[in-house]
Amino acid sequence: MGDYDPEACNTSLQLGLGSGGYAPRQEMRTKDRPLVCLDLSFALRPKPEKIANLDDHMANGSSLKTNIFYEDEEDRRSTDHTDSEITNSKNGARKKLRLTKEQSTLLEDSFKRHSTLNPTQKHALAGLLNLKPRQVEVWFQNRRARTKLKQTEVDCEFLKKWCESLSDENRKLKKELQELKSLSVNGASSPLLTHQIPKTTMLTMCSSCERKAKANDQYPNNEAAAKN
DNA sequence: CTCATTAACGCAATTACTTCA
DNA sequence: ATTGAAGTAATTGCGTTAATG
Repeated sequence: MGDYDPEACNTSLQLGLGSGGYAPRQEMRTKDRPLVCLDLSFALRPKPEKIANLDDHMANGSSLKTNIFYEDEEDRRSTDHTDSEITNSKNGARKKLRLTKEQSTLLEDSFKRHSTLNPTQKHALAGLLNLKPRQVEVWFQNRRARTKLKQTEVDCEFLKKWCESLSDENRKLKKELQELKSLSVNGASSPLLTHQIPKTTMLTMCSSCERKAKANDQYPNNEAAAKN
């Protein structure tokens, strides 16, 4: 911290042409990997029509690389803010960046297409937004967490309703059972019995079970043998 | 081949800052 | 002007995976 960070002052998005396809993660570890670089300077606050093409560029990740070929733990853990941050640092208190509407929109747009970023996409997006790659990474992490939380809430609501309907069904079935029991006590041969049993409580069987049941009706003594 | 080490990453939990009612 | 709640950027710690020696 406190050291000069060239990335923090980076005002252009530099795209490099690397050999071979994109290999996530592991390729980034080869810190001294030589790559042919092609610098493409973007405006700090690109106009929307330029932003719209970001994904086309990022989609071609196979031949597209930023000029930052590695991202070590120091880069990941530190947050040297760019000019987009609030600069009211007092006694080392943590500062909190507020993303502009444009930044948020682009991040959201990118998230809709892919909820995780490969390093190429991350750096490209960071360059475009004038943010640090780490900040983009953090944003995506938090965004995934928010999505997950929302989904959990939706799932929870669904399960709640399901549970309620099952409880309701269970209550009905218990009530029916109670009625059937009371009827059988009063005389099982009562015609009411068959009439009062709702269709839903009638047993339905698959064809194989039905055959077995019929066989048992015909040859009750075979039941034990059938089990073996 | 196996093992230890390392780097990079994702996630959960948490902190801390900002905004707004 | 103050305050508490909500939203969210940032941090921390841990687990996983793959490369490397």
